[in-house]
Amino acid sequence: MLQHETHETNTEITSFLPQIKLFESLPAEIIHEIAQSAPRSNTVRFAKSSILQTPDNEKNGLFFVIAGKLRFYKTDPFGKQHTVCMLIEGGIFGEVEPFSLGARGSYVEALEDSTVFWIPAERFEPLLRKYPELCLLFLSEMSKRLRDQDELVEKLVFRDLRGKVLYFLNRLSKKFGTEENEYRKIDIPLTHQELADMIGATREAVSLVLKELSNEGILVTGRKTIRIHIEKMMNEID
Amino acid sequence: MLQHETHETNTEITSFLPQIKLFESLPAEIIHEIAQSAPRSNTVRFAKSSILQTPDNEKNGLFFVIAGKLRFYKTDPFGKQHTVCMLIEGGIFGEVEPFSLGARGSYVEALEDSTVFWIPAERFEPLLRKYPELCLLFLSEMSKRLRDQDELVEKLVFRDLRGKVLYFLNRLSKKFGTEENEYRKIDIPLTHQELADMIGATREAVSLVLKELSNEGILVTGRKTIRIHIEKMMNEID
DNA sequence: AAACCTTTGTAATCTGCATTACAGAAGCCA
DNA sequence: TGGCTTCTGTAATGCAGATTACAAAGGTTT
Repeated sequence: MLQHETHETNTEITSFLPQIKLFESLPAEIIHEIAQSAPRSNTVRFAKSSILQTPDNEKNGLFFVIAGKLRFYKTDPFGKQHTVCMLIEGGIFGEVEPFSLGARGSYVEALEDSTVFWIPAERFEPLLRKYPELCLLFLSEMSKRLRDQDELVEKLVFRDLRGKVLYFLNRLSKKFGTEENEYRKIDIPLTHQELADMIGATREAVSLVLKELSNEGILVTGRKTIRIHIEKMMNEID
Repeated sequence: MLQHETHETNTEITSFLPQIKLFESLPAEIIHEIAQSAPRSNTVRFAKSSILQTPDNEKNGLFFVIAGKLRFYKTDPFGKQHTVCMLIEGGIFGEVEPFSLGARGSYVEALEDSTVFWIPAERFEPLLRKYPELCLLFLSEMSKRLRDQDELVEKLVFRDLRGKVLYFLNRLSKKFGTEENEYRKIDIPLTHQELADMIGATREAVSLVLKELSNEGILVTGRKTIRIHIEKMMNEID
């Protein structure tokens, strides 16, 4: 549960930032300036299972996931969890005044040992004003996320449990999947409970659906792992 | 079902744009330039019950609701409707390449005679690059919508039908409500079916919940209208 | 005013998923 | 190696909300 502040040089950061998907197309000049805008000691390590953030302990700033896997979740009045999203290396989250990239009001947990780099909001905001490209970049990112959420809402409203499970597995496999022959493996330790917490269902019901789907050859399930038959999944979705 | 293209002068538009909530804080100079960027004949009227847009007939551009009420909805493979959102005067929707303000992939229906003004995407995009303020404005708007959707997802996942109805009524009353004594009236013709289509439930089940809530004095229901007891609603929400 | 349509009320039946309750399997720690 | 914990499988029971089916009330049209 420990967290260490490490004092790395910002040149390391400069070499890392281009790996952030969102920044791929950004000129080196701007990336450099972003790296400079952070204090030196803003690379933080979190041990597996530690909590990076709680709803009433949020820093304003932009967070870059350098390594590891993070899970964002909320709880209802009686402690039931809802997993909102997950991020791996290259992901971004946080709050910078004009906008908010998810995270707001949720717990953030490290699913494995993780490293996060962050820039305080006050330092980042001026850059947004200075570089319109940066602003447009975030605009398109927000837009993508909004569309994702819209789609999610639609599925939650229309689909039965089987449909929701299929939708989530497909979504996860796109974000975190690696191909293996005709299968696509989800590269996140995914328990049935975990899946249920995303969907808003019970573990038992999800287990049942998973068994049904694997009987049909759409999935191959193992302890904490799910492999999706690409072909067959295609026929099930939409 | 008719729609008329009317040739109004753009000076009218200039006087209207400041009424768009999002543009309140925008300097007159920029507003003027936005108005100029539209062709003259881009004010369009739609009769009640007409369809402005379908999923496979979408114009790229920014749309301003000058008058009337619009409903956005999607359909599932078997025609069941899901009302995604509603807009009244002062609202914005549309697609401009770096970003998308909702609407994508849905039908848009005029709930009453409505007037819409629009700017083609190609004309608007340059303005985004020219004025960073404009860009930041949309960034914050997107952010607000994203937060809204996040909250919606949470309610859809956690709450039972009663909870969802309460959440939607409260939400609607905030957006479209006017106060009357200790009540707040929802200024949209809202049938039980309409509500059910937003929530993803059946009309019958929603009717039942509404009756229950009005027995408890939380609501006063009438044909197509709902009044919310402000005090009592507060105790029910969160 | 008659005929029609839209909205609402209500009730019986059915069903998908929650709830509850264990047991076995796999990984982890002493 | 044995005991603990986490993950998965399965089955009985209960219930919220879907489905189906009418009827009545209010609006609209002719």
